[in-house]
Amino acid sequence: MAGSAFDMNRAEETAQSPKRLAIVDAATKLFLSQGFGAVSVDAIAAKAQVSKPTVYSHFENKEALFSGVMTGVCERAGGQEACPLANEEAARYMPMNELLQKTGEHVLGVITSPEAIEIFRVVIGEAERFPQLGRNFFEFGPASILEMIGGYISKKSNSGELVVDDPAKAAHYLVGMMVFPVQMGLACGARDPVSKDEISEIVADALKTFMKIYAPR
Amino acid sequence: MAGSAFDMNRAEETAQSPKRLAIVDAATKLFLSQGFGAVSVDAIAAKAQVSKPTVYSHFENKEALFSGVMTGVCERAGGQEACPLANEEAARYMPMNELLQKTGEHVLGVITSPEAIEIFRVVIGEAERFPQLGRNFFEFGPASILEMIGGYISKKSNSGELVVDDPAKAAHYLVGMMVFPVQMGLACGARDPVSKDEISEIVADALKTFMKIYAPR
DNA sequence: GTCTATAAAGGGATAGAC
DNA sequence: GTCTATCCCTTTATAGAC
Repeated sequence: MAGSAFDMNRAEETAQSPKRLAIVDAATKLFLSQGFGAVSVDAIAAKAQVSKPTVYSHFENKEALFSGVMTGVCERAGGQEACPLANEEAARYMPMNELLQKTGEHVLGVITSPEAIEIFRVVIGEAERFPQLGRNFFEFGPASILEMIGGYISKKSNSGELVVDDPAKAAHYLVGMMVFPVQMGLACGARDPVSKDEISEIVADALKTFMKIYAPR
Repeated sequence: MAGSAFDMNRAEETAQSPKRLAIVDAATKLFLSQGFGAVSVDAIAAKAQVSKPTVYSHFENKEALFSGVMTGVCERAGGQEACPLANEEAARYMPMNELLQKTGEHVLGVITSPEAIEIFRVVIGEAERFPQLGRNFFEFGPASILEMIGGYISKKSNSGELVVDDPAKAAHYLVGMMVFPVQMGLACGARDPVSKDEISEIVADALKTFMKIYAPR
């Protein structure tokens, strides 16, 4: 019908070709769950309900498809918008301890989510073959988190609420205390997923320790 | 010659078949540098200067070869014997700060070595397909390190040199401060290798912070 | 145990019709 | 852009001689 063709054109305008989206979607799920080598282009085409040449009409080869998919995934995975620290009003008026607690819970929640662990595994596992992907992940992930928290710590040091001579290092200590060894255990499949309650407890403990180091006395 | 046949028999007795060793050696290097999927049995046979059926006469299939190789690598990689804390005399008589510094330098040196990063990448990348490998790595790696340091901290808490209510947590804070984000940066290929001097500095800083938290006042 | 040779399957990628 | 059909190569794994 003419109607459906019209809809298709609309879809292409707003969100590119629907088949391309189906390919990207299928490739994302397969690559994240099995890595680069274990996934065939046949499998991607089948899952996207598309033929193999259609895949190759949108992406030059398997590597390009993988790179494209994973780059997008890394950039979206941070969830920076939802982080309490990203809200300027909150960052100014919420009590420091509460804001750091909420930020820690957000960060740890993102990092320990099953999706993030899948991304972590694939990126680390393929960092040799796709060096740019590893660097990209590091920038959008850990580096970005550290920068955000370091900036806040720096402000609080200037205002006298904390006594810190190296805000970047303080941020890395705080994050290090929170994520180690939980992230490692998850990535190794050596522990069960982390519950909300456990996350709150981990963050509260780390924060208490953090304050022992940096609170003015 | 009869002599060489005799040597071969000797070698088999002391260290199994030399061809098997060549296979394991070649497979180790290839798997660690390229992961499971990117390495073919042909490549392993060629590097070991052996024919493919010889590989299959020693290992049931590629998975078994990979598992065997990686398990051995993980168990040997800890280098527990060389750790200052493993020396009971040193652990008793060396001053605490010096011993923790040396232990930290050893641990961080092992963890950030190119070989360890290779192992880390491969294990994490294949943890989905080889779950036992991931758990094995975690036990022989991070868990073992934490246990060792936690035990020492516990002793020093009993003797009054430290004030610690949860030695395991204190150990994980200390190690977390040391390894994050260095290990992550290396695994992502987002930073250069760590020099001896830098390791000493990282450990010294973390230790200073650790003492701020746990030293008796 | 070790080789040469080969089977059997699956992989990435493309030609050509529509 | 999309499909059917296919090419060609590599891969894992084995048969059979020595």
